[in-house]
Amino acid sequence: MTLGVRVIHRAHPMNRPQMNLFADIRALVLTNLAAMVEAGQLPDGLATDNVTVEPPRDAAHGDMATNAAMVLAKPAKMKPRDIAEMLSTRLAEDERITSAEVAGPGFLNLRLDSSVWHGVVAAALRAGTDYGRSDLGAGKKVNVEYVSANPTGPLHVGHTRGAVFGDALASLLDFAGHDVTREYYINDGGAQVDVLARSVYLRYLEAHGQEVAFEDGTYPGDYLIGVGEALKAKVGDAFVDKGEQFWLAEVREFATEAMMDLIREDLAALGVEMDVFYSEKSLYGTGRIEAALDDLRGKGLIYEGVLEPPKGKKPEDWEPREQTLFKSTDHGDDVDRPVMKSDGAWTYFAPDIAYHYDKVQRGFDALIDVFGADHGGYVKRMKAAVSALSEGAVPLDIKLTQLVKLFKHGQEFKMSKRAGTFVTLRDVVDEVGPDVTRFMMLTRKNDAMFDFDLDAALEQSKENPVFYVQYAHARVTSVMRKASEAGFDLPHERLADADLSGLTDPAELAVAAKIAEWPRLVETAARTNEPHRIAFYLYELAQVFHALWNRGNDDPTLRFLQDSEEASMPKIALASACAVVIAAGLGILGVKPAEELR
RNA sequence: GGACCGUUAGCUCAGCUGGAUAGAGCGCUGCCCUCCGAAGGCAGAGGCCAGAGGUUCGAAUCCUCUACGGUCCGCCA
Repeated sequence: MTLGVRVIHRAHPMNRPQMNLFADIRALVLTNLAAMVEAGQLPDGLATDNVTVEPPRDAAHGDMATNAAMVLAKPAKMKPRDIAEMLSTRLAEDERITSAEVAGPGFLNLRLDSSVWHGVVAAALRAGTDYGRSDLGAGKKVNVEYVSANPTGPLHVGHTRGAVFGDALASLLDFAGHDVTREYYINDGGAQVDVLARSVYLRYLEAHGQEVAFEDGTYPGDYLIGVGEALKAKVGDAFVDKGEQFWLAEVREFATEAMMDLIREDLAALGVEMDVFYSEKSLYGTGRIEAALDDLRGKGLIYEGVLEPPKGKKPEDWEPREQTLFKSTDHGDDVDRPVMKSDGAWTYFAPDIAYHYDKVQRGFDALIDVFGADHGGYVKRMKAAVSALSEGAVPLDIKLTQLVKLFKHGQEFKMSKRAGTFVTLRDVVDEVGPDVTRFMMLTRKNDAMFDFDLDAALEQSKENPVFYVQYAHARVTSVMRKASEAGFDLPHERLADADLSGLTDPAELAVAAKIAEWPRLVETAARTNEPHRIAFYLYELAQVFHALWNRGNDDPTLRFLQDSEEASMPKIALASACAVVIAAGLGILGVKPAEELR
């Protein structure tokens, strides 16, 4: 920003920036409740946490509704409608509120002066794509771990959903004021990377002209052919016909690196960028697993014991064995979990504990793990571990992403890891592009199964939510282009300061009201860790926008572009504010807003 | 045997952590372009929120049980 005297606009009193209208009105309600206590109309010491101010489901109920009277009735030992009446006369005195009616069991329905909506539009334009940013997470460091696929091959569709979900969640939390770290845990310490190494070794022999057979327990996928050749280029024939002890460690290293390069490329194709790649291997032989377990041991949570066999399962090869166990039942788990096998090696759970111990020690205030649904069985033990390690101070939320089924031409794409054929992230992105992939993946709750129809995702119609939202944005761009061609000069700053009193039609105010919901929606989405809410909101915003647009067909005064610059200004301000919110929302989802559609 | 997730219109899905007459898209019926992109919009029909109990002023939402579908259950990651 340049130095100098800034012109301070003496804004219209109603045009002051309102970053969250619902929060403002809720504050107003609380103030008046306090005044009622002061005046002896309400008893002192009532909890107001549950008082909400929200958009009513039915537009006929006004612009906002508060449940204050109903929430307070019981503790105040008063009738809800009596409280509502008193509150209503007070609220009606505020200049922003044109009416406050008691309705139903004790709701208070508020109607707002249209200048309030004008203020919302101005605020959105002033803040630009920062409109709706929240300080909800101010001062909170959050770690979001997602994807974390084994480095044994390219990412497949299931990973794609986790990648999109985790990435959008991270952006959402960032938008809500958190200090976010995006993290990927590389499972490079277990037996599966040995399998990878052996598989690459076979491809390596193949590159040397040998006939090889891929037995069970090896990865037969084509994607390792190049790695085998690369290995040959690097070491020549040094490993040919040698025992594992000569090559396993080196090939494992080489192959893991190659797979991580592959995965990083896959993520880049989707537009996902991690802050941290954390290696499981780095936990071994460095005392870090031991340190984490010592911490638990110090809390009396590690013991030697024998687990009961799981009931209902055939205990054919079950033998009672003494193992080192973590007393996870003390922290909400159903059974205690082994951290060391009977042969003295760590279970997979041990490095997981150490990894989360490390996250806790890095000072995060909250942890989020995004797992595939097939890892649902580990939720309780991981939560137990973090609870124990942090002594309950660091919450761990684990979001499971359900299965994705891909359809094309009405047929399901099947995947089979055994045969080495599976639908990869790359297949999907190549087919429909990263933007469509990302948006579509967020049109379902994370814990609901998702049938992804690739044909529908490319369709240019209302059926396709990506298109529908992009279309709204493109229409605004089109208006701006036309305005510019007409010689109008309407930058956001000018629009924000414009007299918006010309916006009076219900269709126009509906768009403004939707825009007013944005900051509130961001907060609920962030609080619940549910980025899909953003996608659904954008669809709704596009909906009211398209409705207004079409009203312009019948009623020329509702068109965005009017004859004069002055007359166009409030209309275009509204359209621009709408575009700003769409751009901000798409930004969170990692989707580029479209300037035009073809 | 147990744990976790799901079950809402004919189909695909939302439902803002307990609020009013439960919403959207597709499909179905009827309308709207001499007009900023109709790639859109408006209106209508369509529901025992899987079922049964419970909690309270109030339940699709919270608790218990049941049914169906999915994922998983010590020495595999």
